[in-house]
Amino acid sequence: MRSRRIRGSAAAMVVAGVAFDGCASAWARWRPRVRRTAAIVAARAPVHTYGRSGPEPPTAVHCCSVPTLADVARLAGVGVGTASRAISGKGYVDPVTRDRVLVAARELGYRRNAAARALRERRSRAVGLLVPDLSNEFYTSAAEVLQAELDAAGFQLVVALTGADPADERHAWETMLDRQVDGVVHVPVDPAAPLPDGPPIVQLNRRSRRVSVPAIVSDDITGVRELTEQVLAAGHRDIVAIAGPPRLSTTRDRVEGYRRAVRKAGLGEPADVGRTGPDRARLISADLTTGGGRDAMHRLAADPPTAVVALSSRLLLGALKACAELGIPIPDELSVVGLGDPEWFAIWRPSITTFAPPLAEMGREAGKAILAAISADGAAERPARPHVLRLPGRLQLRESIQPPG
Amino acid sequence: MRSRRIRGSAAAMVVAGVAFDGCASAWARWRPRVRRTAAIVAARAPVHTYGRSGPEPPTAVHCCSVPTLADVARLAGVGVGTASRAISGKGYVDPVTRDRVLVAARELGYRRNAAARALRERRSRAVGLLVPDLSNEFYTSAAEVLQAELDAAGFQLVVALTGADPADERHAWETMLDRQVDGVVHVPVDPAAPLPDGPPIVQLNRRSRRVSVPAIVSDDITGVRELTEQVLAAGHRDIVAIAGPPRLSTTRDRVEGYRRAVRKAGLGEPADVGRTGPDRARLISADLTTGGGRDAMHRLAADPPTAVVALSSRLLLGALKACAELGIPIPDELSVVGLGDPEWFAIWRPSITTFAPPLAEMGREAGKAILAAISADGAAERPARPHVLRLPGRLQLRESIQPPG
DNA sequence: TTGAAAGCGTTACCAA
DNA sequence: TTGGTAACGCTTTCAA
Repeated sequence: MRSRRIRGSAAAMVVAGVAFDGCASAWARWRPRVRRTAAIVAARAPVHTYGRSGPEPPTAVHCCSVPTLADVARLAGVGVGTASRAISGKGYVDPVTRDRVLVAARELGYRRNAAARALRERRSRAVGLLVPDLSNEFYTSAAEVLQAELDAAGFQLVVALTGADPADERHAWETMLDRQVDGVVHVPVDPAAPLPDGPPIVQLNRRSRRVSVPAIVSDDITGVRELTEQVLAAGHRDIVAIAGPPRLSTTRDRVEGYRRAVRKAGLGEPADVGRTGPDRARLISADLTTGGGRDAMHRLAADPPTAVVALSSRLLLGALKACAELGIPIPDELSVVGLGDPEWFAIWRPSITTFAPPLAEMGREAGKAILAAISADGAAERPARPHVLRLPGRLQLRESIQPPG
Repeated sequence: MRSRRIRGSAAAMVVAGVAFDGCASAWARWRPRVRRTAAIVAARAPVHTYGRSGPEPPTAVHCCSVPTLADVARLAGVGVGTASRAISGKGYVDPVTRDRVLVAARELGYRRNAAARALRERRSRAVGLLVPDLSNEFYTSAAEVLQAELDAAGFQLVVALTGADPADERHAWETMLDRQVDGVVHVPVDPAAPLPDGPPIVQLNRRSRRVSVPAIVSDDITGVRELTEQVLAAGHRDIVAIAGPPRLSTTRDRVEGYRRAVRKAGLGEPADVGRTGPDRARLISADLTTGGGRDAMHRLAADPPTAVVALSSRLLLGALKACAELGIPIPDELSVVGLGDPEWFAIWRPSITTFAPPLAEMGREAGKAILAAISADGAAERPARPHVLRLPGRLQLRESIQPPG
């Protein structure tokens, strides 16, 4: 029903800008969308002698609108089935025929319609990424690699932001499910929220509680332990960790690493800020924001430690801000270490000793994992014991640690 | 042809984990994809007396796989057309009937299939975002708002990375065109590259040359002019701007702002670094990277100015690094101002005076623009004179400027 | 090796 | 107001 015309003209030509009158048909009127640039192509047919009997294939196909497989098939003088096989590369097709189809496709500027393919194949070749925001280097560094990984496999990345609010997160899930993505890479905001049934899910960086989906996380336990050990090795016996909200798995891992280090060093269990005494490892919880870190540091000012372990880059930024406000020189009066490694950490004076999670590898592994889950499909069910992949990060030893006093 | 069964059971139940044998049919076999979680729902029909004659609607619909509109229609006891109208909300449908459909849809957990809709409506309700990378706060800040804007309009954001390489950029375009996105928000990498015919395009931050697509950019001309005026007002008469590659429109705008300020101040035309003399405004071009800024600063060390205008946050970072290496105290010996406003600018000592482009508004306007272009469709052609929307940014006056000497 | 045809789930037309 | 039906463009049988 779509309007196509055979023209005798041999040269390929492209006329841009206006809809071509001859193309008006019942279906052109159906949704009267005038293409911004009507691709009007008259193409010479390849100079073959065709093995098939029947009418000669057209020497030109004139086609408004976006060319379809049928257009290609007509130009190549084959059936749509053959054209499909030639282009997708699966199924038998004579090499000569295939070439003819491929030439025709190129000539018309044919592109397979993703929606039709998705409908027919029951897979969208799209993967959703659910992240709280894009202003966090944690997510974007990983997302960048994830996108590359997916792209290489022919999948596309659809991004939805979950914000800080569980309602936003639910909404983001809705849009993903509506879009029928084949899989979702998920950075949970609310670790207590249930995960929807539907496409395979891989969690990134953080993980939900009581849910059996694979997760790709940084080995913060080891990382923060080693980071804290650096602080302790410099001789500090009065230290504080500023951590995020305990409901996040990342916070728990980081605190656990801190705990292991201070226990081994004989500072006992990390305890709340109130604690006093010569040897002590304290712990303070804050919002994962600059303001949170700043407030925490200000609270500490009354009874300052000799070293601070800020368990996120934003917390560190806030702590540094507070130190500037309070006139506390770093590292002379206070040693400071961080987590994450934004570019400015290395340039800061003093440069910041930190544990850098392997964000790129996390993105890459998340990509591999979700692709594996997608191709496994129903075959590999959500395992009873979810696989948590802990990737080792890197300690960046710089100048922000000095011995106390 | 799809397998659905009527069951007498009244209670809604969901059986998870295994494919339900009774669901095996020709089409279940067709693509033997065992759903990870088969949603098996037996739902009580709403307790209405139906106004229609004919057979009573089923009291339950048993359906494997994802429920379709036909399932909903069957459960509600209406035709698919009616169900479609009820759910989409367009077209006539009796309120009572509509409620029945809606209840049935909820009961089954129905979701409209995006692929089918896209195929039928010839629009994917997806917008592509083509950016060089995601590690740049410029793009991500804008992308975040853009996503929100699109989401509110029922569109989804598909991200592709163009990298730094024109080949990557072409590939990214391919994936977008394949996916048949309804529009593209584009940050050009290669301003000389032609834009593909196809969906409407809005450029963000930078614009291509000789191409008539609308662009949303920061008013860097004004911003950098005012920024430079601040430097000049402090008494500096020997200043240098470190700019990016001249092929980028952003570089040209920023340099233009610099030029206007220095001309008005009687420093003449900005000239290359070689220039000597007491009153001079020099200009140096660098890669838009930390390394580029660092190298530029090192080159300046032989004949240092009293103030540096770094025309990107990365260039500034590099310049700061070089100053640390060279032992140049800021702002005492060298005033430094920047462009962009990553979080650490305000915390740095001295805090960085800078021109902050309106990234959020740019994202929002890009969203509005692409949505407008999409709904206008063919109606509003690419205008002969492309509309460039220059949004004013904000000058952040901080501590990094001191009078010279 | 090929072509014809069914069908993916939806929307929109049209006749009732 | 409603239901039936014909596409949308593609993949995959199935018979030739």
